[in-house]
Amino acid sequence: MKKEYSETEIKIKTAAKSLFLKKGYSATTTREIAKESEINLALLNYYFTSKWKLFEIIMFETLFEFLSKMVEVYNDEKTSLEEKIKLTCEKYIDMTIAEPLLPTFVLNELKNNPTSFLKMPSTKMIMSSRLVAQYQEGVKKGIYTQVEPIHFVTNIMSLIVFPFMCSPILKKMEKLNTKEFNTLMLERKKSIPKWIIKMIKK
Amino acid sequence: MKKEYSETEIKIKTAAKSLFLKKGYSATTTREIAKESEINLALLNYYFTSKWKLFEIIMFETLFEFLSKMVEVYNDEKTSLEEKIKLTCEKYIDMTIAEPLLPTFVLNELKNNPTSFLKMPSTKMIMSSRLVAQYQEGVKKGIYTQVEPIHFVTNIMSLIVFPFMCSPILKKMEKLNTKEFNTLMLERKKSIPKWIIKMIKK
DNA sequence: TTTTTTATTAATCATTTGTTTAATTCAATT
DNA sequence: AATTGAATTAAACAAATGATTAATAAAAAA
Repeated sequence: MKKEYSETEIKIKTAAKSLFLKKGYSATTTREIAKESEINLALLNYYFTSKWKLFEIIMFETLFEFLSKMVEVYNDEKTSLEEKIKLTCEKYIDMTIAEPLLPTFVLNELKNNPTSFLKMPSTKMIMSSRLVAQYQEGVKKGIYTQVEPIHFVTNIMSLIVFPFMCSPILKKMEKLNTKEFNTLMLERKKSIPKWIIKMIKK
Repeated sequence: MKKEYSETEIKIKTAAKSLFLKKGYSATTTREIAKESEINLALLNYYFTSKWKLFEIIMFETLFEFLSKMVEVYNDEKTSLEEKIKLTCEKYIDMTIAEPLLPTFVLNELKNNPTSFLKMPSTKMIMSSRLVAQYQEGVKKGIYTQVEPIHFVTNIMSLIVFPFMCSPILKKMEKLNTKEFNTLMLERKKSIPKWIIKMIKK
């Protein structure tokens, strides 16, 4: 039972999300949000009560959308482990190229406010996913080396996400513009699955 | 020619760094810094002109200190590539356990202000380091697979740093307290070098 | 000691910020 | 057409914030 948002509410949410991603919660003012979404300042509180409430809604929806997409791949019944890894890379690299500010934003706000997001859409779904089960099957069969599943999952995400978070540094180091940087990231769609397989294979 | 700081200046800088790391630049107020460092509010501007100038000094010193330590390992003449990887993991994991908020803080502020840190202590030193040269030698000899050095360097840092940035998520997923989380990270001191070697070996 | 410079303080200023208000416009219902 | 309720607006409020001032205390130089 998703809430239906009016046109105005959507305008506010869209502008707010864009600004929060770019500047973070604290550096974003309600007046900026009002200006960007072309609504009157008072409407923000009229519809969302407070800046913080608005932020919570946006954060929750963003995390939920992301986790849903991820778990979808992780739990696919038809695909093998190696296919899942490949699909994860492809999907998530595309997603991050489309919204490159999101990972740093999320992890930073989560750091600033670790408790307030305990209501976060269940993260347990990852460790109990088919991806993890398939990895553990492989370990039993002696195909893969024995490593804690949490490391396995973390490694995949690390190799995918972290380079995006370092984009200001990487761009400077290699004198890349955004397009060139994205090309570099797209290369990793093919490389990361190979690396991961090599890491876990005996 | 490092600037000599008075006792008061050090008190201000220490408190400011701690608060900036915890809450970020925007969410930290000058009054908080004054209170935490037990100095009068006006002294902040007396010694550092403005909040932003103080921030820039702290940011520069922090980055410089970190990069120096890293390049030190990267350029060691005595060690082999595999030893360098091992030492990097050990050193950097210890450093991050000691100051776990730093990576997210740095990358987030860098995102918010990518241009202002172009004066950043030369990042080129990494790509021209002995570590990278040794990797490329290995590629020529046919020991390692041919991958762009930038990917090689990025992968090492990704596997080391990203898990720390995800600590709020990992802690929740596995129901870990800080001590247990750190144990998990310490495990990676031994694992990551193995994984990296597997990744690059033919 | 006297003078001068430096360090520290409390008080204040001018903006900015999140939020609220009361009035007005707009749309739907009777 | 009249009435009711929701949507929108301009104006204002109270608190917070970065910065400055002018006065005082402490330290250094004369």
